[in-house]
Amino acid sequence: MAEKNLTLQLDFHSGFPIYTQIVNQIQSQLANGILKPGDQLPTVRALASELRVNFNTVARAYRILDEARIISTQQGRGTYIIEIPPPEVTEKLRQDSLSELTKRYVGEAFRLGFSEREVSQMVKDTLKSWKDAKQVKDEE
Amino acid sequence: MAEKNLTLQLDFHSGFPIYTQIVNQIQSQLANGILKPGDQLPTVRALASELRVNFNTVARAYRILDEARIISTQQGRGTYIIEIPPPEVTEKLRQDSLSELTKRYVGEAFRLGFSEREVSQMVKDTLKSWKDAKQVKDEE
DNA sequence: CTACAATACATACAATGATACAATTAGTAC
DNA sequence: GTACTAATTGTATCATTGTATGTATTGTAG
Repeated sequence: MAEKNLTLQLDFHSGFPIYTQIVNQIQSQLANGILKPGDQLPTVRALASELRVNFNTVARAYRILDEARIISTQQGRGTYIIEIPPPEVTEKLRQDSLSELTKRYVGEAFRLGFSEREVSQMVKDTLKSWKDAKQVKDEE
Repeated sequence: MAEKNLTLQLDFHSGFPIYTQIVNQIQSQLANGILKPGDQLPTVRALASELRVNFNTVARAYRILDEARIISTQQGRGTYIIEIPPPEVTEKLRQDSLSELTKRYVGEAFRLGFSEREVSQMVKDTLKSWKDAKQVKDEE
């Protein structure tokens, strides 16, 4: 499961952007079981070389897939199909997962000796600064 | 003497560099007494093996901590928590560690698609129920 | 034609990994 | 104890991988 050859077929005259074609075909191959969770995708440069396009174009496709939680790109390491492909989770499962995540966080914070007040305040501050940071670079 | 197992939790798709996560978590554990002055940290290779990362990544984290006068790295000997931690930075370390922990939590929650409101509410609820319920479970 | 947006590319950068090296320690033979 | 060798530890350097930012090209509306 080292390296998938990822035979993609690009059509340069179809009118569809290359990065879109890459995105769609990877999604398709995942849906059809050609790609499986945990599989490592070619590096942006390797795939770009094979497809005869600029590696930034591949990187753009990977970035879209990453934001869609389909793959996980890790600088300096590589790109992988995400382990737990996000299925259609129900709202209950959604809440449960947040609850679990929060319990782990609060438990860890208390284990480290922080007070309820400290935790509460830090969450508030972090949420605020996170939102501020997002507003700067978000344009969607 | 004191050989710490150093249970660190890395998140490879959090967006935060691995070496930064290592730095922050060691700071955190020192600030909260899990690590103590004089303690020997795992070798760069041992910790790297446990975390499934390259040992240079651990070395980079150690180097940063060394430059911050938090640990002492000695070629051929090992790395140790510095004997006399500057007291004026203790509280800062504590705050930094909570900040880092919180950032990881919030980042993960957002990555899973939860809103600021949901996160805020869940933290509030979790803190409340935590206080209400006596912890029956022992320390882990 | 001009203006604008989208796309693809070029370049510099940051994070991680691989490899060879230097310093120290621990044995081991004498 | 000394001298030698091997193992262990951190260090230095470069390669590999993805990221960030700017630029050129293309298509299209006005």
